[in-house]
Amino acid sequence: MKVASVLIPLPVPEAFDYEVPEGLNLTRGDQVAAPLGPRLVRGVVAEVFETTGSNRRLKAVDARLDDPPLPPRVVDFVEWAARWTLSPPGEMAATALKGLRAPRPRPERRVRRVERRQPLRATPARLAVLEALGAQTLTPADLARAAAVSSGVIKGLVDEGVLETVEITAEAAFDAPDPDHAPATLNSDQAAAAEALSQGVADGGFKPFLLDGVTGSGKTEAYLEAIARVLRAEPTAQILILLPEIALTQALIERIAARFGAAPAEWHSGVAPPRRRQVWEAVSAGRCNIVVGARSALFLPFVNLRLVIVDEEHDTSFKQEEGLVYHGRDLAVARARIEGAAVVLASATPSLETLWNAQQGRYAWLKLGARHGVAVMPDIALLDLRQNPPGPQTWLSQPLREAIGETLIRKEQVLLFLNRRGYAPVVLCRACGHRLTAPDTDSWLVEHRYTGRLVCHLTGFSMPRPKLCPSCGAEDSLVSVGPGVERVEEEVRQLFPEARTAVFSSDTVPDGKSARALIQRMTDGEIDILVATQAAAKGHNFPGLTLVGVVDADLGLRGGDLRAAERTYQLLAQATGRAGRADKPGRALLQTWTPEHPVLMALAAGDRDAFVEAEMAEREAASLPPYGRLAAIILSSENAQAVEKLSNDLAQAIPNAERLEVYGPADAPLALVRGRRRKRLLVRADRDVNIQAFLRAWLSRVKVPGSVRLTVDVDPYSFL
DNA sequence: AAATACCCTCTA
DNA sequence: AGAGGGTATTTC
Repeated sequence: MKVASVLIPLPVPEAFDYEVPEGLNLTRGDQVAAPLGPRLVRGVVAEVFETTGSNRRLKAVDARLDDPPLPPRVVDFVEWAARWTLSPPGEMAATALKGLRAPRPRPERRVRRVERRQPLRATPARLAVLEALGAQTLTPADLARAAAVSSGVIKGLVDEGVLETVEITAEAAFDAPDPDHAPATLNSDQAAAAEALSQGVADGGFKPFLLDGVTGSGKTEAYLEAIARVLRAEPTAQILILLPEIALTQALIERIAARFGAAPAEWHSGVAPPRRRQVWEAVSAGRCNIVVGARSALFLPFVNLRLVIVDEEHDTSFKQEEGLVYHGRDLAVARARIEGAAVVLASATPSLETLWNAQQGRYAWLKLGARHGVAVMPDIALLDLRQNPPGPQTWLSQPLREAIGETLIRKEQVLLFLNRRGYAPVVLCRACGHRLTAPDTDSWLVEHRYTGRLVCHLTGFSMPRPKLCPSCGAEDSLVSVGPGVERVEEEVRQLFPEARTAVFSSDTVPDGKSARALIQRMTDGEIDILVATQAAAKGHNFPGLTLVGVVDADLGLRGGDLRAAERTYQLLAQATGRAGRADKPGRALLQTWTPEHPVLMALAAGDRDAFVEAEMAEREAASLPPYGRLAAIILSSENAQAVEKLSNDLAQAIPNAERLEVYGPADAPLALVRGRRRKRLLVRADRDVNIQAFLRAWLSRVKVPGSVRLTVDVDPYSFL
């Protein structure tokens, strides 16, 4: 008997076995309809094997589906990713099928001329239609617009038989990129990097690279040139470019379209489902060469993937925290390894993990020098707030105010950076000290003045600002504590009432379109002072910007988690890198209460190596990543006792292991979210310990009741 | 995820 | 006993 093990889109730990009916020829990667209880579900064949008998009566596969099979290497990748993250393999497979949920787009109806048929009555409107149409085949709507008539005229011509309708099943066209469309002029570093990358692809096999260059050094041009060379050598090659955020895709798509004369395919959650289906099918058929996407694009069914580029590889947005927990950058490297492709991790401030891999020689290290086309990095200085404390309820110190004033006089632009949305991060009661939180949740409510509401950034809960303290009932006792971007803007408007001021945060620019509009206004010099969260710290080039003020450089350092220093360094380096990209020199001023902090000293000195060396030494001393490995287990439930019980059971069941420690269980820092009690356990292991095997052995020893959600986070980035 | 098996209370 | 409802379990 032939048996197929099938990956089913369910949170079950393994593939399900089905009998293969006589005459059905199945192979790994095929999509099938499989009976599950009383219904049929879509599944992916992981394996087909011959067996003499089974101790369980198997149901039979219902049918093979028409949809294209997953390439076997995608199945390899899905299985590997599921093992690595301890996720259900069927759910991992389901993410590879996400593009198939929408139906194929409906065939489009168009009209064209029927030869030699003339209208019975040749009105001016009808003649205009025939004139505009000529020999083309157009949609009725387009034709009506072109001829400036209403759709009734066209319908009349169709009814009379002068025009005929045809159904066009548009197989979405993905124009082939032309490597020689508009080549850029590269400096020697860029040319060398492009040569090394394309050579790596030409050599074949898995080749990881770190493309390391400061903001403005031209990383994008370098990898676009590498893509051009790869396509010149092999026109069927497929290339995947991953970006940390959807907001960055549009700019890159435009650059690629300009460089290659053809727009790449776009893949992320914002792409409409029918379009996603087109992209999925085109990628699967090899009809699409370049895909720009978010981390889920890793699961696309490429058939000839030669090069994967992870841009802004240090960005923690690559870590998916909800649902399947995985790191896009790490899986990108795994996908490339499985495909035998090259992978490029590009950043001005690479993650310590990646730098470590480069130092160890695992990744080829390509360095880009001086800023492309411009001379100097911004001059970075620390403003010691102990010397120049801002007045009460203000946040900009005197030296920063003066610098802003000078910049405005020179008709140049200012970016004030504060990575905090809203008006005030905390609202508390002066009478009783109560801090307002969302219901059944441990995180503070953030005041937003634009909307006049208090918002929980964790759960999305919001409410109007109350008159009375919800705890003690005191009237008018609530005070807003600390600054957010809105409050800094308020201060700026008071100080510089004549300056044109705007706020850039996910609240003021909720979507890509409004973000582009605001960025355009800034680029065109229509804004003098932009107050921004990290939403604006990434990847934009403002030629008139010469002063970056960091309102609270200490902000990220207080968190105290493993990557606090690294993240702060990266964020501030990106933010200060915005200044002076054109011909004018830029400078950055960082307000801090702790100017002696090594992270800030390294930033001020522009000395990335010093920062990396110091931080690496700390990580090594504590055997933390990249010198060790971490995994977190998070338990949550509305039933506090059930969480308590399971965390005790887990603590009792820890397997013996060398060079590995388990910390906890402890209350998670956010111990209560949406009424759910949360506990955490943390595992630290040496690099050579198989932490996944340990976790599997451990978790197999306990029974997880249905009321408790257990999440495994291998290589955690969030410590909440 | 979705169907169903199970288990309780309430009603007649 | 059977309906109604909420929760736990199973799905190859």
